[in-house]
Amino acid sequence: MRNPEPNTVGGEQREAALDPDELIEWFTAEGRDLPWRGPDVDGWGVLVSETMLQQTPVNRVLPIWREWLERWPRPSDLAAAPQGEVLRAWGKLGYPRRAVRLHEAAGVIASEHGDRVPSDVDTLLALPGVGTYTARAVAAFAYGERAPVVDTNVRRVVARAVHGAGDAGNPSPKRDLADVDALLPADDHRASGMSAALMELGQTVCTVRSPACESCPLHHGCAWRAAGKPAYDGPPKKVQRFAGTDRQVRGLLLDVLRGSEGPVPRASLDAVWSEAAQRDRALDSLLVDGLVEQTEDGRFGLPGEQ
DNA sequence: ATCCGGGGGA
DNA sequence: TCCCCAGGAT
Repeated sequence: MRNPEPNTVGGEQREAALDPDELIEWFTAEGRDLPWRGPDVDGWGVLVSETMLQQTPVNRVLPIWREWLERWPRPSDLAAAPQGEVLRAWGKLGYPRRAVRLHEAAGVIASEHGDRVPSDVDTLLALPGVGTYTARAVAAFAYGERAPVVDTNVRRVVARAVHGAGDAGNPSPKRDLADVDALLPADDHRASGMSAALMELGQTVCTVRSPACESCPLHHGCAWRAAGKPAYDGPPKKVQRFAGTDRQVRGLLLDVLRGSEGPVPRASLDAVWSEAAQRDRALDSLLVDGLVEQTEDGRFGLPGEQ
């Protein structure tokens, strides 16, 4: 039941309404067989995967996710682990505050939710480290609920296929949610399937640099393609520098502590960055964030390690 | 609006 | 080099 001319009405451009079944069918056939999509993965496995995947490519998450789920199969298992062990197991995934927050969330889930990850979006949002995206991703992917899941990929797919734009502009959570909500079918099962399909499409086909339109299940249902694939014309995207920033220094300091058996003297940290002022600032911020602790004799280590 | 890791592809 | 990557908290 498709509109024969989905993108035009009376010769004028119109917004495309994506066909859920077309997307779901494509996802069923072509979606990657990622481990956190397995039938025996529960809400905990999904929450761990979604947290690790924040700003982090799939290939780097895969081995760490497997290790975590084997080692800490339930929230209470992670909650019982020392912070330092959690940070070591996080390795170099980046943004280690995610690990601290996930550790905290595991404690809340264990003590207040019967060791079961909640399925309700508002309850999920109350957990540390769980925001607009992750709450809905867990509800949709772990529990099959209808929830608009909007990540950078979905924003791009919708901007192109629905609005005919080259890419999405700056994020606007309320508008983005309403935008995607309007695309989802009414029933939970198909809505969650469409959410998964939209993300997969953006990751594997409708990519930033080289979209594979010839492999796209939407073919004639894409407003961007119909409009001749116009270039992105929105506001310039922010580019965050990394080299020379406090983030780099924090990473170097933490890497020393991950690689040591226990706390290290100040000199071991001083060796990784020559500029003292920035080094001190980075170390202070790590202490504030609870990623590093100082022992009574003045050495530094991961939290919970004497 | 900024900060928060780290790696890999073009 | 530049830019991107399943974002969240402040």
